[in-house]
Amino acid sequence: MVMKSEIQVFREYIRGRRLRRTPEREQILQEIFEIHGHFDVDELHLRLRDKASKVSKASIYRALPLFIDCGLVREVDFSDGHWHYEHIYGHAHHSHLRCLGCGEVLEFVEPGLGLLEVHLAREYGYRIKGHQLQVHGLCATCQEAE
Amino acid sequence: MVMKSEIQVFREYIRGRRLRRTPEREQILQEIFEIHGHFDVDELHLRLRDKASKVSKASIYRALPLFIDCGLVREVDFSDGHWHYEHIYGHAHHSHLRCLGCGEVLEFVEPGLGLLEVHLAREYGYRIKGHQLQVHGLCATCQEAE
DNA sequence: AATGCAATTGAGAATCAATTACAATAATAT
DNA sequence: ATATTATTGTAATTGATTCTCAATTGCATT
Repeated sequence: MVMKSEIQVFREYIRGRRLRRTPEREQILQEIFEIHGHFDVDELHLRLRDKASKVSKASIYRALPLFIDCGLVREVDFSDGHWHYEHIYGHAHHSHLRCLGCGEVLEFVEPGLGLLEVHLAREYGYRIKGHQLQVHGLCATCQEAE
Repeated sequence: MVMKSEIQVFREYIRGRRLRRTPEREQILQEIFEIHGHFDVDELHLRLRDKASKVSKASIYRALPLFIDCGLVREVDFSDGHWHYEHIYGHAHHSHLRCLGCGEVLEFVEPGLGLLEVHLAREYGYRIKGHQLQVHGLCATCQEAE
């Protein structure tokens, strides 16, 4: 079975909620899925600018919660004062290892967390929606530079 | 062997860096250790107000990085637009399970993460400083209310 | 105890990401 | 086609955090 494209997922979401399909939203979504890795609003806005798209930042801010709500995008916390995002559709859920010195971000998969979610659900009666794990430290280079 | 009090830890930190011991910083620190659970800057400021302390928000913002730096306090991310904190001295490192509906926050300990840190250090050559794990979902009550 | 230096403070201004009001536009249903 | 109403861009606003600056104060040294 072939996976639905992210645009398809989004259109179904839109239709199911009496929202409207607009070129702006689809441009934003498409751009997000062309970005390899993480991004923030500014970056995304600039990339769209470069492609002659006139989408405003406000529209980006307004579209992101929709993408998040339909499971295409995820907020990522790098503890640097503003939000970062990444597309997650079709990706294994992963965590981030970030260097406090240079800001490098590595991704890794920790399979044990799925089981943890099951345990938590059982123990506390929660319906788990997801999790975020960030590990931070110093990369080899930044250790030397100390 | 008796554990040093948080004030002692802080004083040593201060002395070691040629910083100054001030009543404001110690009031803030004391208040933080009287708070059971998480807090944000506003809350902390109000609590100090109530005790006739005139510490300003600016000083709180300036003191928090010091407490974090000497391992007494930790930032907690609830993804709600501003920072939360908690004191951690003498506490087992724990993670948070947060209800997206009512905001309830439960704490739990996941021992597997210590091992994970060791693996990451070995695999990527990082010196790990710490991690943050948040799990989110709906508590039993909020599931019904849906 | 008095002095000098530099760290620290409070108040308010500045910054910056994110949200919102508003008038114009455009997507869907009829 | 038309009416309805969601969505847009612009600019103003909000709210958390940081910064500036003059006044204060901790601490080392007389």
